[in-house]
Formats: sequence, C-alpha cells, structure tokens
Amino acid sequence: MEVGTLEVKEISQAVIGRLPRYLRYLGELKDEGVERISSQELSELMQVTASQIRQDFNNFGGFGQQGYGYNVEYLYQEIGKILGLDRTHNFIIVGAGNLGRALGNYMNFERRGFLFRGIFDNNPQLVGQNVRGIQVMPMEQLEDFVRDNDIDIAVLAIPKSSAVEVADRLAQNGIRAIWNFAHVDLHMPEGIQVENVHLSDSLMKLSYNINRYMTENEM
Amino acid sequence: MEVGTLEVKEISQAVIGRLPRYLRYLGELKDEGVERISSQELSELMQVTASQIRQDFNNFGGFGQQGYGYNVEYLYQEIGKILGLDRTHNFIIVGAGNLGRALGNYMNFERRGFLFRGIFDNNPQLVGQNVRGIQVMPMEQLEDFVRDNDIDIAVLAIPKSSAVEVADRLAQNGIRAIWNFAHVDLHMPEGIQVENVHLSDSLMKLSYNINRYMTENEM
DNA sequence: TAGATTGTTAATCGATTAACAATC
DNA sequence: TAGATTGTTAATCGATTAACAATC
Repeated sequence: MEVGTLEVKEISQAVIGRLPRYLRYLGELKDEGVERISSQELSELMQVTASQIRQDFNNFGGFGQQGYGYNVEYLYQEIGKILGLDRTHNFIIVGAGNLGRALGNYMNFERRGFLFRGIFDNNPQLVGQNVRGIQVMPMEQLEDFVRDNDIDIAVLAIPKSSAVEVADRLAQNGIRAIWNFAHVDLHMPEGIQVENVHLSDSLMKLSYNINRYMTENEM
Repeated sequence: MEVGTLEVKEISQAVIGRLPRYLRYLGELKDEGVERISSQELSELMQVTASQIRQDFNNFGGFGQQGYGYNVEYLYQEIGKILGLDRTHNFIIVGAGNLGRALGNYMNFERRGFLFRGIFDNNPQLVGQNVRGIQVMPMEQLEDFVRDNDIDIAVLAIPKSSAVEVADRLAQNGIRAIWNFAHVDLHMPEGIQVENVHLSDSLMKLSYNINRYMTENEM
C-alpha cells in the first residue's frame, strides 16, 4: 500500500462467494413478507454461524441495528448493490453449441440485469440460427460487435482449443469480463475479470466424495 | 475420533478442489510426452507455490522421489484413482429443458467414466424426444429406473420449485449423489453427496469483480 | 559422491468462531 | 429501563508458505 493513498480494505473472495447465497435467502424471506431477521435466526436458516454472518455484513459497513437485527428488504437491496445488480451488463455468448444455446435461452439472468445481446459461432451450419430472438453471427463479426455494442461480459462456451485465442481477441476489444466454460485457464491482462465454470472439475469432486464415502463405510 | 479406530486423516475439500486442475495439467504434460516434473516446474506452470503442490500430494502418500521429482504418467494415474475416475458411474438427468439436454449431449463426461443412462421430464411435449440416443422418460418412471439400473448420480436440471421434492424421491431410491443445478440448497441424508453448480451465483461474483475494478479505478 | 528435490516440520497468514461492550 | 442484538475485538482454528533434513 502506497503512502498517502486512502486504504481500501480488500474484501476476500471467500466473503464475496457467500453474498449470492445471502441474497437468495433474503429474497425468499422478503417474498414471504418477513420484515426483520437477526443474525441468529438467519444462521439457523442457512446453517452457518451468526458470527460469520455479522462479520461478513460488517465488511461493508453496518447494515443492522442493535436490539433489532437486520431489515430484510434493506439488506437485500444493499447486498444486491454490492454485487452490482443495480446496474445492467450486456453480454454475448461465444459458441452456439448445446451449452451456448442453453445459456442463451436461460431467462433468469435478465432479471439480474444481465442482458443477452449476441451469440457467435464459427460453424456455418449454426450461423443464422435463432437463439431467443437473436441470430447466431459468424466469428468474423465478433470484434466489431463487442466494440459497437458496449459489451461487458463474454460467455465462453467453446472448446478449450480455441478459448485462449478468442479470449485474447475479446480482451483487445474492450471486454471487461469473461465467464469461462472452456476447460482451460485463461491468463488475462489486469482489469479483465475471469470466472471459471469447470463442469468436469465439479463432477470429479462429486466422484471423489462418492468414493470416499463408500470406502469409509466399506460398501 | 474414537479410541481404537484407525485414524483416517480427512482430506480437506480445499485440497480435493485442486485435484482436478492438477489432473488437467498432468494430462496435458503427458500428451506432450513429458516424463517427469518437479514441484518447482509444475508450480511455475500452474501459478501456485511448490510448497502447496508437495503438501497436496503428500496428503495421499509419497508420489515423488527425492532428487528426481514426479513421474507424470504415474502421478496422473494416481490422482485419477483418488478422484474415482478408474470406476464408472451411471448417471441420469432430471429435466430435459435446454440445460438438461445440453448436459446430456456433452460427450466429455463419458471419457471420465460417467455414463449417461436416462433423462426425465414431466412435460409431455418433451417425453419421447431423443437426447443422444436416449428417449426422454416421464417422471413417473424415475424411481423404478433409478433402482433397476444401478444409477449413482442424478443431475438436477429442473426449477428450484420441484428440486427438493425430486431430490427426496431420488434419495429414497438409492441415489448416491446429486449434481444440483437448481438454485436451492438441498439437505440430503448423510451419505448422499451433493455438489452444487449455481450458475447465477457464479455470474454475480463476476459482476462484483467488474464493479469493484471499475470503482477502484474510477472508470 | 554431489546435486537435486522430495517429504515433513515449523512458521506465518488468513479465515472463522467466540466473547462481550456498545447501543438501539 | 431491561432485553435483545449488533458491531467489533480477541481467541481459535485451519490452510498456506517457508525451511530444511532425509534421501534418491
């Protein structure tokens, strides 16, 4: 930390990773008409410690009130803001295979401000096909489209063999973030965020835990 | 730990979570014909500390040799075994919507021993449709199918509203593990493994990091 | 043998939990 | 006011990193 700069406490990714789950529970409580909740009550609901809940929230300043607890609606709004859900983000999908099309058709992202703007593929058979009202574009149009349409996020639903090259092209044209479903590590320049969804890794973890349980219980 | 029981050191999920990534790098090295690698070399490749690599591997016993390093092929095999990839696992998909069908068509799981055996949906329009050579079955057949076909893993690609009920039905019929894409927490009986893939949570983390970077750099 | 590199212990760091004073 | 519950400090726990003796 340089002398003279205002110290900004960095929030750990462990905390960030828990925020969406808090948001989900608070949204459900809100829908049920619950007005206030204590860290103790929430901890029982979510199966985490009340201490952790209070520590997590206090990373962002005091959201609660002593003797009362937390206002559900207010807390829900604030966590949404922290996660940037009060803004909209334009996104495109690269890769119009099964996964790419499935993600394009998944409507729920819209509700959180993630707007589906385009989808690309290098397979001429897929170009021109319709995914939720948007025609699949050829890869040649990728750069222009990203630059001209204020695209923040690119979803990579392509094989690992082309993912690194495509990510570089996106980076050079002002993308802010990559949601990476390709099974490869992307090394992006500073300031370009990467979030990986490695499905096969997740499945392997499941496999480990199945086998561990069977071994420990001699089945 | 009870007196008299042989102490089995529990491997932390943090370690397990890193194994698939080791496996991926080792597989690539293997394909390139690399025979041996030191923790130092691997650490540079993977951008983690050599210390962590050695600690991780030593959770499972000594895979290396002083002065030599690790044999790539051997290490690859051993990590595969730890992850249970030397066995096969039959899986079904519940939910034949966009995501369910996409996962059914994803061939790469087969290579790791995960065998696609059935797919179910309660929408009569989808029942009978073909997903990679398998006809979508109605939900009424779920229980019988799971029991009769030695199904280990159920992939939940259904809305949260029905996920808990379906998970309970699966649990009662001998499923070992649930790969949960529904946006809800499942509380399963001990011995049934759950691995969540909450796509919207992942997207929110990405959103947080975009906004954090923009704020810190006053864009 | 000398050099390299693991396996393993010790030190550090960060995250979680506990405790309690502040305060609504 | 008395009771409840946060915000926050302190204690604990676990994970990561550093160091180095063992050994190939």
